[in-house]
This record gives sequence, structure tokens and C-alpha cells, in this order.
Amino acid sequence: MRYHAASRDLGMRIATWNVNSVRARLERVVAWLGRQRPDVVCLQETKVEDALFPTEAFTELGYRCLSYGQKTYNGVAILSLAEPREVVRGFPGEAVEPGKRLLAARLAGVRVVNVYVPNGGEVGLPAYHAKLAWLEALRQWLAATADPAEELALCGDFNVAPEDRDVWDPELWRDRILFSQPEKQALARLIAWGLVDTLRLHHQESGIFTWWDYRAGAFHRGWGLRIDHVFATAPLAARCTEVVVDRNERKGDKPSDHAPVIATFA
DNA sequence: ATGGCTACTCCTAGTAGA
Repeated sequence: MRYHAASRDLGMRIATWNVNSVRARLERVVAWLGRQRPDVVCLQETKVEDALFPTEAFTELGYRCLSYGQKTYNGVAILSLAEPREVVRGFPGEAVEPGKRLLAARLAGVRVVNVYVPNGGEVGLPAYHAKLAWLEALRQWLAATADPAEELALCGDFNVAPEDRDVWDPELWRDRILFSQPEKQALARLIAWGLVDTLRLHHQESGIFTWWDYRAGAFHRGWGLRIDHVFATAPLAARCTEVVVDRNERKGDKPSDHAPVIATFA
């Protein structure tokens, strides 16, 4: 328990953000870090090989950088004010989907697992079945390498909206990619290992979204989905005092199509 | 919202995202 004392005493804010290219988004991410200064930031869709990751822009702000990326597609990174320990790059799920999609580290006593779950394309396609297999592989890997009794955050872009209240038009989206029953069940099985949806600890209403299509003015029409999540084990969730979606980051010049989610732990 | 953006690539067209 003393091992976790630092994070408990100081508190911790953990953010997750699918930036849709860290280099295309660099100015916005740097400005946002300057304003928000979360302790930990999990990035997805960095779309850059590790050697080309813009580390200096973040170290200037005091962040350590971990990158697990590849050219063009996928890629995850963790920015942290604390020194990362026990870094894990990738997991056996890459056997069913070879993209760079999982990066984990222990940060100030909290184990943080950053994931970019495969999109799946369309229901029924091979990519869809790979997505379901990937989620099952993630569940098995968590069960084998972690303990629900430890402080662990599983965050990222899950490409699954858990419930009707997480979708702007659930009847339109019913049984479609991101909202099909098998995807929701795969996510539910993962959560059943021992996780809490931290946003729902504090907010019950419908209409809280983290992604809006670039096309057709979807953001301004409120056509969004909640597919980015901060899940926490019970001991960490017990310290969660607030979770917010920073919708401002979906506005303005050259936004990502996802907004950041920020969870605060006392 | 049957794709009406955006970002990427040995780049000016095709692919993927969600």
C-alpha cells in the first residue's frame, strides 16, 4: 500500500485522446497540455513510427514520452509527468490484428493501459471478427497479467458505444459497427473482469459523446457517439472524483474527430 | 450519414477511419 502512497497523496488526472495523427495535431495537443496539464495522457492513432514521434515538443512541457507506433495507421503513446515504469508494448492480440494498439506502464503507482481497439470496418467483415477476437484477447491478457484489486486504468478508443444513451440515434445505429450486440457484449465481458466506467460514476444523462464524424456537420448537429473511455479497477474508481469530455477540442481549427476525456482521481 | 471530411502515402488517387 505504501507503494501507492505518492499517487494517492498527490492526486492524478488521466486523459485519453484519439488525436488522429499526433503530428497533424501537434499544435493543438501542445496548447491543450499547457492549459490542462493532466498527469497522464493516453494518445491513440498517432500514425507515426517511434523514431519520428515529436518527443521534444512534449519534453519541453515536462512530459516523458512513450511511443508504440507505426507509419500511417494506428499507433499509441503515453505522455506522463511521472517516470514510467514496467513499460509494455503490444500484447498477444497482435496475432489477430497486427497493428500497434496497446501500450502500458506504471505511472506514480497506477498501472495505465492505453488501447486503440480495431475499428472493425462493417459488421460481418473479417475486420469485424478480428475486432471481436482482439477484445477477447485483451480480456485474457488483462486476466493473466493484472489483478482487479490493484489500481489500474484501462483507457483509450474502444470503438464501441456501450449503451443506447451513448449514441445520438440508437435506432439508426442499432446492429451497426460500433454499436452491434457482439461488440457491446465483448466490451461488457472485458469490464466484467473488474472494471468501472468512470464517466458513469458521475454522469447518467444521454448525449455525452467523444466522437463526431467530420462529415455533414455532425458535431454541430449533435450526431456523436461515446466510444472513448476511462475504465478503472474498483480501488482506483473509488478515488475518481470527476470525469469530463473536453468538447472544446472538437471545435475550431483542424480538430481531431475525437474529443479528450479527462478523469480526476483524488 | 449510403459518406457529404481528414490524414496518410515512394503522393495529385486510393485507403482507412468510425
